[in-house]
Amino acid sequence: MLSERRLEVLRAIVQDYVGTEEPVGSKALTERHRLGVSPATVRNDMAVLEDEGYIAQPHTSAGRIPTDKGYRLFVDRLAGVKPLSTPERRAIQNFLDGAVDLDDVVGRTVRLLAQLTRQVAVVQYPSLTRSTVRHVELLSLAPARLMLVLITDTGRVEQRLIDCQTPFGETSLADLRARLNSRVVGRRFTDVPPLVQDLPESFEADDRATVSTVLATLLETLVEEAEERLMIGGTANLTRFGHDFPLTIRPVLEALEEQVVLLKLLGEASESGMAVRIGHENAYEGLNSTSVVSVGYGSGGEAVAKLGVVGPTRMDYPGTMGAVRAVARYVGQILAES
Amino acid sequence: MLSERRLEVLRAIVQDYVGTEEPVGSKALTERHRLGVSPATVRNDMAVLEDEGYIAQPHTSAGRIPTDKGYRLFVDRLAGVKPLSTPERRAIQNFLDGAVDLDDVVGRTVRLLAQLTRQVAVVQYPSLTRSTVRHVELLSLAPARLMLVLITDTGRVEQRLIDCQTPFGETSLADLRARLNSRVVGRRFTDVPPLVQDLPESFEADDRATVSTVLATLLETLVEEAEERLMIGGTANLTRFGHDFPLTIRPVLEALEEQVVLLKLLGEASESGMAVRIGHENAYEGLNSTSVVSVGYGSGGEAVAKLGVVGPTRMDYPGTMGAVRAVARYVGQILAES
DNA sequence: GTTTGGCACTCTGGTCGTTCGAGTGCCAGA
DNA sequence: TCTGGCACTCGAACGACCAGAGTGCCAAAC
Repeated sequence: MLSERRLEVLRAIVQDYVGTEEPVGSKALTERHRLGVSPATVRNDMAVLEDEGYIAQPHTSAGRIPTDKGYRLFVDRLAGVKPLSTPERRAIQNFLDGAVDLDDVVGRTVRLLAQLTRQVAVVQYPSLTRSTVRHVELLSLAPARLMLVLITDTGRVEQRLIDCQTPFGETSLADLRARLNSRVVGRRFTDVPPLVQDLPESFEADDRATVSTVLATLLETLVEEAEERLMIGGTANLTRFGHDFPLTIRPVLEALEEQVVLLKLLGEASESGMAVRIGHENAYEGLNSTSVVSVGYGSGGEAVAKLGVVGPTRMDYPGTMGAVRAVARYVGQILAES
Repeated sequence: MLSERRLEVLRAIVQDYVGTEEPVGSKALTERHRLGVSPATVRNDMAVLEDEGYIAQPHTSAGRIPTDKGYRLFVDRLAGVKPLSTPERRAIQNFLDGAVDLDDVVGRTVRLLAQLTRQVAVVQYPSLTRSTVRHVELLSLAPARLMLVLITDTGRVEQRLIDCQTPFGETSLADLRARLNSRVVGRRFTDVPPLVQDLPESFEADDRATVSTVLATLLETLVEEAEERLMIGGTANLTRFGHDFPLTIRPVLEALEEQVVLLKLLGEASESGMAVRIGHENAYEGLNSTSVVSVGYGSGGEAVAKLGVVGPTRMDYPGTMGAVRAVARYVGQILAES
């Protein structure tokens, strides 16, 4: 177990390193923080911290920098979440309030988050599987061609084309549309399948095949579109990464283009709490020198999607976590209102 | 007027510089290209080319590099468009053929273009103003709340919520829907306004206000959504930019996040022909050391949107232009089929 | 036992010169 | 008009050197 003072030393190291981006030595530490002990003592503490793997030195006779393990301890035990200032909060609210539709909400959120944290922001669109149905629409585009439109409570719209074997009359169409809506409107997507299972039976034999096709398409949409969309922004902040650019930045840019990777990253955020993945804790290799702070957001009490930021492990964790949490809350509010 | 040989020298310089990324000297030139003259002669030619502003030397006693003006001449008079190889063409076709919907088409196109050119790819979604209407749908979500859904021939879907002052009956709704569709389906978006202008008059007094609101929303959507969407990809290729990273790359990343800037860039592409903007020819300052190659693409003979790539001025113009043109063609085909 | 001051040691980073080589410009001759 | 030759320039690479920051360890003090 590390003594109180050693933890204090670790905290000081993290803070200084995050601020200066340079290895921090014992003397500088005692000067910038009121630790109440001499550099020599700090040196001893640092030696212990290094033995335990919390800090490391890039080379002999350089200061120390925190390791992933050190950041982890810092985040878990030494740092709180720094709440935003009132002006910041007001700015968030004002900015998000101007949004006109879902795309706009997500777009603004991404920009906001990027600006606030000065890092790369990632925002997932509200997921279909967790939302509820606001409306299902069926259109007849051609005699044997239908379009299915799905509208969610979060404002998302998905459409599918359906080719049916036999023409489908306008009356049947209206009928199906009405029945479909009466059964599924207001329901969560995951609850839909059993609710529509028996629908084909109530139609005439001629139409049954088409109805089945429509239902199949609907269910398919629910599943397939669980493949989520997301938006990223603030990539220009990657240039503040460090000195050793190309090598660090390239894999990150690559990762950011891989939706799958990003979704996995965000996916590790727990439903309500905030998740922080530091350096090697990220499964994806290219993100070994980055940390991901993510959290779920939702319109009600429940998370419908996630958002977060990706930045260097050397980041201001309390501030970042504060911003991420605050933004998530406000977005949730906005979604609930609309 | 520059002699034939001097043009040849310029071409050689451009080619070598693009290949090696290093200033090219007279000796190296004569060795790598069969110019049939001695280095001394080439030196004289280079002096002239420099006087005319086509090439420059970073510092005395270094080789020459092409200036923007030099690239311009190269593109205009010295280089053709390099057609893709047959395997490449086949790969494009195969890759694009797998697309399932519009998002997928655009997404695949962006990835393809980025991979082919090894640069940053930008693809604009088929523009609303140039597409035609496939269907207009009106849904009643609540007594005084409607949703307008617009479906284009390119598969794009736009939706708007409408709050109306007075409830709107189902029959009126069906009526409006029918009339609206009979008038605008198959029409180009730009042609729509005059076609629906007189619609309110044919409705009962009670409904007229709502009908007007709906039409206003429709027209508004047409205009507002002319604000186009686009997708970018291949940003990781920015790391291949040059040696002087952070400074060059940062403004580019910033520009890429500004949809407006990007749209303007693409916008300079003429309808059918390819546009190449070199270095300072780009209005946006941050892109002063990049070139943009763009071209329109469309489903019929007509361009519905644009796509292109952004890369260092030091790029392989013939190859890039070839790839951009080829991809645009295939995307056009795909859109026409679906 | 912990803390402290002192001291020797070890690195890295920056600053100079120096050298090396590529490339140029110019000139006189073919 | 082209060519070969030559002197000149300048950046990149190399090595030496120094200064500064930081460490580890030890013996003394608290």
